[in-house]
Amino acid sequence: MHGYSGLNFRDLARDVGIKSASIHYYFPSKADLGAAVARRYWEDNAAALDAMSAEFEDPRQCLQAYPDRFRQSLANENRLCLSSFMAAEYDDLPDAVKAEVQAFADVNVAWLSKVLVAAGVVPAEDSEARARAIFAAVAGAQLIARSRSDISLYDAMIDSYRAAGLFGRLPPS
Amino acid sequence: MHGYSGLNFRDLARDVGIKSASIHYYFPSKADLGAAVARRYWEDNAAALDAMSAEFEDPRQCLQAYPDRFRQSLANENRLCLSSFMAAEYDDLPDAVKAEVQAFADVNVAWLSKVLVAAGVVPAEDSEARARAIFAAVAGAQLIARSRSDISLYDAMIDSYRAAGLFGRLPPS
DNA sequence: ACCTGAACACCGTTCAAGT
DNA sequence: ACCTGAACACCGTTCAAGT
Repeated sequence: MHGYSGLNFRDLARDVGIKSASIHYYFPSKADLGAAVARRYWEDNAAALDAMSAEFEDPRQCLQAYPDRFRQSLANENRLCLSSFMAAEYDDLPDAVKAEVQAFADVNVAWLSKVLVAAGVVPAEDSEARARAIFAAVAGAQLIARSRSDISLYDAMIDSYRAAGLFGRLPPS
Repeated sequence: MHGYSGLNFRDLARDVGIKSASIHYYFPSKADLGAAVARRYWEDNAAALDAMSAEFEDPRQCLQAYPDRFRQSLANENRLCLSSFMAAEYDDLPDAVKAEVQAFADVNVAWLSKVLVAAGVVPAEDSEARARAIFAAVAGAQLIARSRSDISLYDAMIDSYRAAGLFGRLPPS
């Protein structure tokens, strides 16, 4: 049950103890169901990012911790992963689902952008571009590691990003 | 027709002027069909990378040109994009298809690894990790830009990667 | 307001039957 | 060797009918 086409009215109905036709009362179409799942996902993620901002006073700690969220949904495999929604046959996704997937990206980019400026990694005018680049890189790493079922690959890629300076360069020693 | 579940026996049969049941003579299951498509894709890609190695004597030119391939399949939207296969419900993909998707990643990582060493970007022992990180980052950028149908986002993310030093740092001026 | 069974068009797959 | 029609179980969706 990891992607949009993995969503299944009849299985879901069985889990919930109801007939599949009844689900259409709450979610008229599969698009509505998928959008609701995606929305719930990015809302949870937005809350987690806010919590991180509140927990760490140093924005560099936020940057350090950011990849952990993606790592977690990699660790518990049964968890749906929005990057999945994002990728395959994105064109075929209903517009309502696309909108929620983009909201997920927007939340991440906005949060990263703010943190990058606060940490002095990039000037404000470059922060959104860098934020989007980081989001794409981390999502890509999650994807690749997922396809190998090897979380150590994820860690190695994140390390490479850091070493290359994607999250900001170390102060000269 | 961008992803695995977009593949369709009946449509394909109509395009080819045959009945859908007949396709099972050549591809017994959808897994065989999907694997054949994915294999063809990464073989073409491998040939293109070889051509790039042959065309440019300077490995830094190879690094400069590498993102162009992903940009191209972003430009002509009708083209199938293996990153799509890779992502959504990857777990649900038949093993035969998974194997071809991984071969695509392997080809890219091996090529990048060689080029990175030749260009002196990283020491040999770090080259595979960096290569995989670059591949993931570029694939992720393609994915995000694709979801926005905005190729300028792709260019901006690649620029950010370069500015951050992911492809190697500029010699001190 | 909430649920159901039955039907519909779609899908991948199988198979006996054709040439 | 290659193709076909017909059937199967699955899917999302609709709808008249139940409480």
